[in-house]
Amino acid sequence: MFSRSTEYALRAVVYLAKNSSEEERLGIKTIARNLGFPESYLGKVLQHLVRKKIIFSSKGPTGGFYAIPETMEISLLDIIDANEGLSFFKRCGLGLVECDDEKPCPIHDEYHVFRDGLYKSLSEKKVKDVLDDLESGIAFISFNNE
Amino acid sequence: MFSRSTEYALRAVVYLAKNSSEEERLGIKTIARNLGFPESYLGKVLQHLVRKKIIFSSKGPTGGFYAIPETMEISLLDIIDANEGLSFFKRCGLGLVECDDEKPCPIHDEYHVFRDGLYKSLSEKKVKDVLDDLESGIAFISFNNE
DNA sequence: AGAATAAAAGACCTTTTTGTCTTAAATAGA
DNA sequence: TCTATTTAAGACAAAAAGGTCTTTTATTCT
Repeated sequence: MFSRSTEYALRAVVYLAKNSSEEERLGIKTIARNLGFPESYLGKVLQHLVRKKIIFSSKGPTGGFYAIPETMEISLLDIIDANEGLSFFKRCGLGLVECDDEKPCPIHDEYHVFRDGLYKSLSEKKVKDVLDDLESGIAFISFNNE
Repeated sequence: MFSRSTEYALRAVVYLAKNSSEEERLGIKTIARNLGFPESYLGKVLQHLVRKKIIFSSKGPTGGFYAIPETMEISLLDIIDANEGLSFFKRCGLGLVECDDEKPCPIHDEYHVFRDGLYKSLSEKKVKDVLDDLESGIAFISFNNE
């Protein structure tokens, strides 16, 4: 549904929110190894997130990527938006250009329920909520180091 | 959400169900022109649907593609399945490999509700239902010749 | 049988996405 | 200041999806 880049971004942000801070930065090697993602490609994805100010980075020894307290307030939808935009949530389910409430396609209503419901869930679910869920054992994301 | 091939297939099947029969076959040129799809590529998509027995074809003069009465009973999900399989309806919303009811990802429940709802809608919506909706003006799909 | 016509099949090209590699820029610490 | 280290940037390569073109095969009609 979402691009691979977006999946990498979602998991990396959660990982950084959980395991990093401005004082404890994580190098790309560590992150890539623990998440099982290709190192260079993940680097690009993280650079992009830095430009969007969703995470931060610093160069040189002791440098690395890190999350800040504000990162906790970012929603999963924000992360998706930063990577591939929100066109998924605007497009017709059948790919029709001419499809709106006036001239709905044959699956318009059903699709809207799916798409808008997902949109709402993703916009309400913040990074901190995800961490809470992981912490309390309600949800799971497997990292290689656990 | 679905691949372009699948979108072409969905619209082409509906078009054929509406405008063709074993006696009134439509050539690929006509279909591609009226739907605004690239001719050769649509040809491949239709060939694939023929192999899956969702539509039919015959060669030579007077030949072409056509739907039969049974085509009306095909669901939109069947058409999607014939083109790209149903992995969309099985995959985790975040792309996690380890995600099931035992070890749900952070958006597992919300995602399931919407995805399964869409699955149900698509599996219940048959080609004939789509034609009924178009006929009665409840839904719209614009073809170039209308 | 021969010619015309239409789908079938497959080689081939283009674009997008994903992934790799090399070089440059920044920074900490000796 | 020099070196080591780490991200930034961008060229480049590989794979997948989308799209085109040519040849083959089947069929109709004369």
